[in-house]
Amino acid sequence: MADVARLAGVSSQTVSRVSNGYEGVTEETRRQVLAAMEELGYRPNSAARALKRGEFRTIGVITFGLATTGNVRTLEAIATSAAHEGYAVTLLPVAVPTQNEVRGAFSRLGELAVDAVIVILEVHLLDAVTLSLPPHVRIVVADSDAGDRYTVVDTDQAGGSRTAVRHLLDLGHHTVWHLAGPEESYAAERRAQAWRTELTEAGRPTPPLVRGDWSAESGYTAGLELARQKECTAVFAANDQMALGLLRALHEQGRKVPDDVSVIGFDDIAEAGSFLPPLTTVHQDFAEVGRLCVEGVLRQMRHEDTEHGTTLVPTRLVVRHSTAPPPPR
Amino acid sequence: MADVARLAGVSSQTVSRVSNGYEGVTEETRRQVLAAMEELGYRPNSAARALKRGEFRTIGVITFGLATTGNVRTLEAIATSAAHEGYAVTLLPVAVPTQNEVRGAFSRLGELAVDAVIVILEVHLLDAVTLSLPPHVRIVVADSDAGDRYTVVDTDQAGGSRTAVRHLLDLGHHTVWHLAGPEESYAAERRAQAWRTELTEAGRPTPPLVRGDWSAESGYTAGLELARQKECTAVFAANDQMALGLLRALHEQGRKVPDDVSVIGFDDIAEAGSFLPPLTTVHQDFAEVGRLCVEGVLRQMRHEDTEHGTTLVPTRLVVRHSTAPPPPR
DNA sequence: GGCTGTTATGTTTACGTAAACATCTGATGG
DNA sequence: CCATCAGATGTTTACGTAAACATAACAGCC
Repeated sequence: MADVARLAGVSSQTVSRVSNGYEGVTEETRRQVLAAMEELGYRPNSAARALKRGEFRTIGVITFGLATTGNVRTLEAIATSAAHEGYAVTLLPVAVPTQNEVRGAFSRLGELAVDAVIVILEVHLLDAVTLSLPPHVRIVVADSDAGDRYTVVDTDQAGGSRTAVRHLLDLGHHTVWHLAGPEESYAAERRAQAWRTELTEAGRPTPPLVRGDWSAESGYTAGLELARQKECTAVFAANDQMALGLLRALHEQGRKVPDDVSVIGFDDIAEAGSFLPPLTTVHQDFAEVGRLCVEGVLRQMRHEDTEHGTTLVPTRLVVRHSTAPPPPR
Repeated sequence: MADVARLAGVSSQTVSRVSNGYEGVTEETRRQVLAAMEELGYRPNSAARALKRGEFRTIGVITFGLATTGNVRTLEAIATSAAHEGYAVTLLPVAVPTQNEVRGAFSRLGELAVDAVIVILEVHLLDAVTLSLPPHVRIVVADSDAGDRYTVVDTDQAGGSRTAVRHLLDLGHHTVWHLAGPEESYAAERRAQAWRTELTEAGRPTPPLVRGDWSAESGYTAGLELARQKECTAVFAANDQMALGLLRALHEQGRKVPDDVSVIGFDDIAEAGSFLPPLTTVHQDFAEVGRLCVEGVLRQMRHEDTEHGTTLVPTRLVVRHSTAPPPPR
């Protein structure tokens, strides 16, 4: 900066002013400074800036792996929104989703060049961790509950699930089976609970719940079991990957979709329209979730809003060809 | 830091020594300092550290979206490897893959708190951009060519493709059709070229090339066309998503896989084993690519190696149930 | 016992920037 | 024609850390 100042024949403070787009600089001076910057290839040093300003203009994202579509899509939206606001995004992968690992990530966080954190993680993992957080770091949690302790942004899991179940009931199915995600997952639990509620309110029996682990493979295993239940004509899978495995199992067992069994998924991943048959599913607006997460941390950083609470992003039913009325009995 | 020093009754320099695990500190003193840190909730300020040390311990990753499995898996591996080496990863998403956008990302890079950059991007987008790079920033390019200008880590596209084609020829198919990725993609071009080479070397005719854009939807469209070619008994799709669309199109047109037509993919995404039928495909070791990228930038930063060059990560053929001998004529 | 060398700790300084304050220039108005 | 003021620019300083250098304490040796 001093070199630039010397070359432009001004003080370093003026260089700083130009570099930050400050107003009180003559057009003439500005031009000279910019020319000097160009000639010397000057780049502001972000470490010094961060030190001086007390902020890094960076948001950290803590997440357990990038294996699930939802996390990735949300992350992508966060990165885009953050870039739009002039913030960078730093990734903090947690290898194994245990409390210890999460605690580790959080304590590293203290030393990390980050102004705020977005956590895409089941919140029960956060329970014992909060205390070790540096107090100035703002947090928004995606995909979780605990709106009382944190600012939470989430897809409307319940609404989406109930829409899915209602869609199948409206087609004439007597009841709907559920292929749930893993117990540890809050999203999975919410979807299962909403499925149960919707059936109960409609006065329908609740079949035993079948569990998977989000993977297509687990959907296949569960599907082999479901195919044996002859009275099962409709299945609500808690995500599209498991629905894919389910479709394969049903096909192998000679149960036609949607003629014999209707299948509905959740997420609306890019490939869902290319399944055999194209999958009816609940569309999640991950981009909106990501955007709201960024908005949330920024608002907290500007102290506009210190109140916690949960924001729900609505879902949308996408009807393709994997659902149909039940076969005549 | 001064507060900690005061409380522990030492100088701030000693606090710094403890904080950095320096050796020449009495066990007694160290304990006191650690206790003081704990009591005051001291966290080292990473901006000041970066300013002093002249490095950020952060690697930037420039990528065009997180839509493709390959990018995501590579990114994940990069993040994990980097964390393992004590480095953080900052994401620099490029919204639209034009040279201007990429140039923008690179110039922002100069101001970004980043010691090195890994570019997961078609390199032809980099052509006009290099000059604007701050000279001290180290670069590794994944998924590209240009080993002469950069250090490149890539999957062995050619080897994988030739294995795929040979597998189909070995099964007895007279020739193999190719469903290619978009022209702009270097990986797509390499795969197409290897397909052509392998056929030529085997003395087989080269059917016209069919193009998609990596998406399942484009695979479906292309599949409808391929289904019309009655002499087509084997297709090598340049990625698994397109293979998925292709499977759907063939199914809809009454062409059985693998009895009438064999299909092979590329990538081995997690869901490939759950397609109908389970997809034979070329497995890419994204984790290894990510690891080598990190290793590459770190080596450059330690000045152990200033030479450019390309490292190829081998692939592996995963045979499932979408390939079989051709039907009797 | 004084000299040398080693180890533990303290003091000074600089990293690059921008806020706060100081100064200078020229214009306006009485 | 000078006082006043606004706008442009310069000077000083501090952000938190760690390298470089300085000092103190103490052991070993002739």
